[in-house]
Amino acid sequence: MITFSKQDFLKNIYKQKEKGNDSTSASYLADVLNVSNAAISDMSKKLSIDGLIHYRPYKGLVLTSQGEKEALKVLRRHRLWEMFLVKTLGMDWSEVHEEAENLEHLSSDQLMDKIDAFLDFPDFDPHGSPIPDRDGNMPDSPVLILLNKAKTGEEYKIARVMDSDNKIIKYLGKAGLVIGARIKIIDKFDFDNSINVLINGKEMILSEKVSKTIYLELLN
Amino acid sequence: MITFSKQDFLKNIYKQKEKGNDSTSASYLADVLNVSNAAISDMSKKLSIDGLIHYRPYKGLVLTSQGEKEALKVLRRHRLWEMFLVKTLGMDWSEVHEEAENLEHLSSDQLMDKIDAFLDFPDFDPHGSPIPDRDGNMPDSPVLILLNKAKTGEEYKIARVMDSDNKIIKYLGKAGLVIGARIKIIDKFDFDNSINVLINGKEMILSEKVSKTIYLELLN
DNA sequence: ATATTTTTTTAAGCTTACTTAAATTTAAAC
DNA sequence: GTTTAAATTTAAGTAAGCTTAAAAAAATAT
Ligand SMILES: [Mn+2]
Ligand SMILES: [Mn+2]
Ligand SMILES: [Mn+2]
Ligand SMILES: [Mn+2]
Repeated sequence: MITFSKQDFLKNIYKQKEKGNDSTSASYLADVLNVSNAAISDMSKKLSIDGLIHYRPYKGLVLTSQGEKEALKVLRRHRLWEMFLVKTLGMDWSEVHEEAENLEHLSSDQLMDKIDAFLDFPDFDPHGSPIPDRDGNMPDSPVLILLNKAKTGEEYKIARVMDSDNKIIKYLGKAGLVIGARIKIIDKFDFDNSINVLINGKEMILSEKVSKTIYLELLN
Repeated sequence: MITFSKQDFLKNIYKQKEKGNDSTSASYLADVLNVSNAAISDMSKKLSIDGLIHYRPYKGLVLTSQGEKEALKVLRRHRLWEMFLVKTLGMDWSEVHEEAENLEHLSSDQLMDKIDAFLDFPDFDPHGSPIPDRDGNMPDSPVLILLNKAKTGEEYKIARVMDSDNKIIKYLGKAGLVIGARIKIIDKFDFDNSINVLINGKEMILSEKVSKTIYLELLN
């Protein structure tokens, strides 16, 4: 088995790719993994030797196909655990990420397959992120856009919220900004990039920070 | 959080105590933890400094009350996970020990309390081992004796099987030697310490090795 | 084009959890 | 009560995953 550190390393490169960044910078990884840049350099060499990433000094980090396979396995475990914790044990969607961050590292494939079946093979986790199947295939998903970039007057459905501070996720839940909720863009303010939206018939202002964690699907 | 290695170390001292051994030898621990004796010496010093064990060189290892508290927490997690894997996910009782051996190390107290409640607060795990409650209190359990030391002619109920090779656990299951099964001692053979028993109306011979993994409760 | 800033790597060192080999202590055998 | 054997500790060393500080490369600004 690949170590926890390596799993988290590969996973975060994949998540960057999922977000549209073909390669990941060392400093970004240092930041999300909470380690020094030197540690990233170090680990990059090791993972390169393991054949899990393509590494050219001073260039961004890219997964090999084997590295991507590993990353997808970690992501599958993470997202299935989150779904299980919310659906079966009734934990709040703001609490499960941290727990899954640990559980993702050492549950067997057989266990995950059992949980997958128990949950009736969900396509998305409680935050709207796609769950790879046991072969590493992602479910089809609609095109999403950041709330940040949504158009005034249009109506959308909340499709996904990004991993972030669980205080933000908790705040979203309380504000009714949950997966599937309808949201209409009323106005956008240039001066601070905040957005005025309509949720459940209620108007509210969302800060730039908040609007950057929400992904939408256009209705109609 | 205490490291995996330390958790396993403390847990195994506790399990020895549970078995009636007031103190645990270094060589025994080296054996069950699959590390060298030198590693045990090393770790003993560290745990002593941590205040988790009483350590006098060349003497057996004994948990401090804080060490016992830690051990009970690990055991609670281990046994609740086993119960969950069997009862909820339908895994075989011979498969769950290994999985629990990992899961026991990093699931939060809140998560374990949720699982405990979901399972309706079980007192014993699938192998008949007692599950400590969230305060570290063990459930009341009847006096048990090793099948090895059971009396000819008496009838018993299988109450617990010890952690051991999962091939043995699998074998026990197939032979009907499950928790709660009635068993009658027909004959004991001195020459190889095997035992002739009656299970589900079927006679069978159990080897010494097998009979040493089974604990019984006397009926009537 | 050069200077400055930012990013990344290299170098040296630390802690944890191990290892093997040698020394020591304790227990057992005669 | 010696001698011998077994258990345990000490000593020296390794790999993983980090750290800080210094050096080098790449990007940005003037
Ligand atoms: Mn998550
Ligand atoms: Mn993680
Ligand atoms: Mn077990
Ligand atoms: Mn364990």
